[in-house]
Amino acid sequence: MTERRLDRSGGQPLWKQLQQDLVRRLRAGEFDDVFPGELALVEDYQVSRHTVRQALTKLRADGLIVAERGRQPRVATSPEIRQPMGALYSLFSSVEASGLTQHSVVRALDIRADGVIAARLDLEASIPLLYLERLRFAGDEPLALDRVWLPASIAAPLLDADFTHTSLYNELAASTGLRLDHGREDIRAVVPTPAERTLLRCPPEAAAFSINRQGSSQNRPVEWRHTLVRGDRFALSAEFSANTGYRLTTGAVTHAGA
Amino acid sequence: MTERRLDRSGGQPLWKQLQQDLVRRLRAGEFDDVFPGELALVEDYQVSRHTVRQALTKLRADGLIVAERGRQPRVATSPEIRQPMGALYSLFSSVEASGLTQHSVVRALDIRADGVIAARLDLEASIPLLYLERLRFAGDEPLALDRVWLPASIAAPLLDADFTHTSLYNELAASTGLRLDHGREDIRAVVPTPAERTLLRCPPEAAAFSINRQGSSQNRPVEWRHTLVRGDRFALSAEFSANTGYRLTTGAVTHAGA
DNA sequence: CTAGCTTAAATGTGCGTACATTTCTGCTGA
DNA sequence: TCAGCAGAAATGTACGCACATTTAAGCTAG
Repeated sequence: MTERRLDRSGGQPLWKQLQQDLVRRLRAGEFDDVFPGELALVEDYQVSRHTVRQALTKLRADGLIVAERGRQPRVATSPEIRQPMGALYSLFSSVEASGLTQHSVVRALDIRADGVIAARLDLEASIPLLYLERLRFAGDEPLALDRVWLPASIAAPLLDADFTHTSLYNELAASTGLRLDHGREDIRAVVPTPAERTLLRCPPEAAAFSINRQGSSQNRPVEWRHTLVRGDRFALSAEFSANTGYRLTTGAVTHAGA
Repeated sequence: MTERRLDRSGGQPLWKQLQQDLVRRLRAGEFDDVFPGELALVEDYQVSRHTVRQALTKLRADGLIVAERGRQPRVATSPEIRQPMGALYSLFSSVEASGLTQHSVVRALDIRADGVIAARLDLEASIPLLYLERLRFAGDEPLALDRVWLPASIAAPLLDADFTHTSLYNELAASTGLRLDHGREDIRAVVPTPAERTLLRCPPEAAAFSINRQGSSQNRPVEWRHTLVRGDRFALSAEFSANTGYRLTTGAVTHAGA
């Protein structure tokens, strides 16, 4: 290993310089295969192990690396797992957690233009969009009516996908490599129209969640979604504390029967 | 200070035992005036300063204490500012942000017993509870019906409070020093009953949010709340990203008129 | 060639020291 | 009486060492 130098004039603490340099090298992909051990860093940077550990402690607190006793630290791989977050994800993951099987009936999958939606995606009105409309089931009962618009220039490969069992995000990541990293949701309480009520087989006096979502990937809007979720069977659950902030736990499933 | 002993048999690391003991004493209110310095802890627990700092580092990471150079550590006071979080807070703060004035009509404020609610607060069925029922207005229009139960042993001083303009949390903090630091919410979409509809002056075909909340302070449940919010004028807004997670931004107010 | 053991290596814990930097306290002098 | 300064005290940074505990590698024996 080449000998790396830190500024010892006292401008910034050594461990902080070391931490920042490690973050830089990590983001540059330098440690994709192996992360150097503490003693190796001691040699490279010519600082004490105490200082190295101080820097690594910070990196672990930020979730960038994981370390175990006797084993070399490794670059953390977790953060990409929890990407499709939000209220919708919370609701649908709760179905899985409750043991009910999920499947979808694709009611439409085509390419069309829609000026209103395109405007919400910051696109020209005439730009073609891939439109996917699904009726989502939890067990044998309808759960939600889900409608998604994506720019056709990105999502065209999805025209041939089978959406009866896989999720849109999985398909999107698989065929285009795209992953949502940002989004906004608007959650409203509404009374479904008679047509929607029939489609969802709602009981007469049931309300519903109307969720609008705009999803982005790397600062580019790529998804506009509207989902209507039956309110008689599903609820949003959230937990908050001074430390962890506000987190959706998992959408509660009220007893499916009756 | 009395000499405190830690288990040195190796069951748990010393710094972890120290950290846990400090958390315990902190929650017991032992450090409300001053938090002991590092050297004092070294004396008390008979461990090295390194070990003390390891424990304090964890406490700082959890936001329980704050420390500055040359100054004794102090119990953190910041997290309580943003405490009344959650969907309810989001909704009501949005009203303020929109410029509408808020006020409440107190429909009930008394002490009663309720076995069902008491059970949800982990209390005996016969324990008296302070009950507060308010109709909350945004501008001249009703916004929500809010019902709160608190253990009378804690909240009795609130019997004389004026809730037409101040918030419950402010009153609670002012007269008892109690602040919520943890909570759970369940958010449902419902159709209000005719009585509720009349009370809230809902239009005929409007849905509502039904929010149940259980609030805790220092691991003790102190609040059960049920709030019914008009769904025709208010929505929940949330934003999420890979870095910051899921955060309620501010409940959107759809144009009040019409 | 493989199972099992031994050894080496890496991180975790804990102690000690020294000095820097900042804050607070108390004293001194005008 | 008050301003300013010097010293004490506290935390921050940085170095060193020793040993415990766990993992991984290597070696030996069957």
